[in-house]
Amino acid sequence: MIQAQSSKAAPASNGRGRPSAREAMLDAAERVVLQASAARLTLDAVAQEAAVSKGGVMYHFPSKDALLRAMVERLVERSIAGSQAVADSAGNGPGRQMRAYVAASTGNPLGNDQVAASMLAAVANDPALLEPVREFFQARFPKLAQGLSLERAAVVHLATEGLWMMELMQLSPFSPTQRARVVNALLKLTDEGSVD
Amino acid sequence: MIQAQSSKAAPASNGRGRPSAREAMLDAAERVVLQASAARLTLDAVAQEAAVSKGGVMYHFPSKDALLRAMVERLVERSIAGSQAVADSAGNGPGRQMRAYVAASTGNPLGNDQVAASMLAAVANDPALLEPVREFFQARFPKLAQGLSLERAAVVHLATEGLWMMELMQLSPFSPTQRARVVNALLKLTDEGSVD
DNA sequence: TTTAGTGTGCCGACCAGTTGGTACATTAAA
DNA sequence: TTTAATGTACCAACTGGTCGGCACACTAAA
Repeated sequence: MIQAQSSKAAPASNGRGRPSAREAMLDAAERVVLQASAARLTLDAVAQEAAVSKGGVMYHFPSKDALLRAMVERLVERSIAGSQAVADSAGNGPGRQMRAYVAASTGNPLGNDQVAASMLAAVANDPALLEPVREFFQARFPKLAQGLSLERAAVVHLATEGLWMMELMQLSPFSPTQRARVVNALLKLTDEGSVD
Repeated sequence: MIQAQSSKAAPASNGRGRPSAREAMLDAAERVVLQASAARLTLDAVAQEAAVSKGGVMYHFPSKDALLRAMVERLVERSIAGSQAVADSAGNGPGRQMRAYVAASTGNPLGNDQVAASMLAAVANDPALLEPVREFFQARFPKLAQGLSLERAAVVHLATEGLWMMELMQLSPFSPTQRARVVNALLKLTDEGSVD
C-alpha cells in the first residue's frame, strides 16, 4: 500500500487530545491478526491483547463489524496522510510522484504490516469492508501516474503492490539481493523513456 | 496465480477413477468463501453447500485444518498442471514462457476465483498453510524468467500477480479498456529490448 | 465546602447461537 | 458380509452481544 505514519508519531489522540484507548484497541487488533491470524481476531482476543475487558472493547466498538470498519477507516486515513506526505516531499517532474511512492512502499517493509493486517482482517470477514480502500486507490492512481503513460504507470504501480502483497503472504520468491535489484528497476521505470 | 484447469476438465476422480465427493466438497468450500467470506468457511457451511451432512465432510476431512490443507494442496496441484500446460504450449524463445503465463493469468479472470478463494481461506485461518504455494512460486519463477533479465522478469511477474490480487480484492482502479492496455503492455514487456 | 447528581469509561457475569469435533447408527455397494 | 461413505445426535468450548453495576471526574446546588 503505502507507508503509514509511524504509530508513535500519531499521538493516539482522539480528536482533541485525550489519549484514546480506542487507538490502543485498534493496535491490539492488528497485533492479533499479525501474530495469530485473521480468523482469530475475536473480541475476546482483542480485549486480552489490549489488556482490557471485552466490555471495554464493546464500549468503543458496539459490534465486531464496527471494529473492522474502524480498522479499515484508520488504515485509509493513515494511507491518505502518508500518501500526502510522500507527495509533498516529491517534486512535480514526470514520474516524481510515482518514484516517491515506490520508494515509500518498498522501504521499511515492517511498518506496512499493520496496514496489511487490517486489510486481511477486512477481506476475511467481509470483502465489502474494503470499499474505502478501493476509493483510495482509485483516487491516488491518477496522481501517481502524473507525467507517465498509463501503461508505464500501471505496470510500476501493480508491480509495487504485487511485491507488497506477495511479501505480506510471504510468497515472494526473491532473495534480498534480488529484491533490491527489482526495486531499483521499478525506480528506474519511473523515468519515462528508460528501457528498463 | 495461474489459470487452473477448469474443474469440469478434471474428472474429479480420486486417484484411480472413482468420482469423488471429496472434490465436490472442496468445490463447495471454495463457493462458500466466494459467496460469503473466508470467515464463514465453517464445516457446517461446507456440508450444507455440498448437500451433505457434517459427518460426511468429517469423513473426508478429519479436521478443519485438513480441509484447508486439502484446498491448498489441490490449488497447487492444479496450478502446477495448468502451469505445465501453458509451458508446453509456449515455445522456448526468450520471454515465451513469461508471455504465456501473463496471457493465462490475465485471461478468464473468473476461472481464477477458485484459486483465490482457497488462498484467502488459507491466509485467513493460518498463513503457514501457504507454504506449498510459496514453494510453487519459487520453483516456477526461474522457468518463467527464461531468456529475460531478472529485473524484467520480476517486474512483469509482480505486476501480473499484483493485478490478479487487486482484482481479487476488487481494488483494481482500472476500467476494462485500461486493463486491456495494461495487459498488452505486460505482454510487450516480455519482449526483452522493447521500450515498454 | 460539602454534597448530591451526572456522564464517561470500563468491568464482569451472563446468554443464546455457533463451531469444531466425537461417537455411533445406518446405508449401499462389492 | 464386509467396508466405504454418510447420517444423526450430541458435547464442550467459543463467539458475538447484552446488561447491570462500579469508579472516577466533573458540575451545581446547598
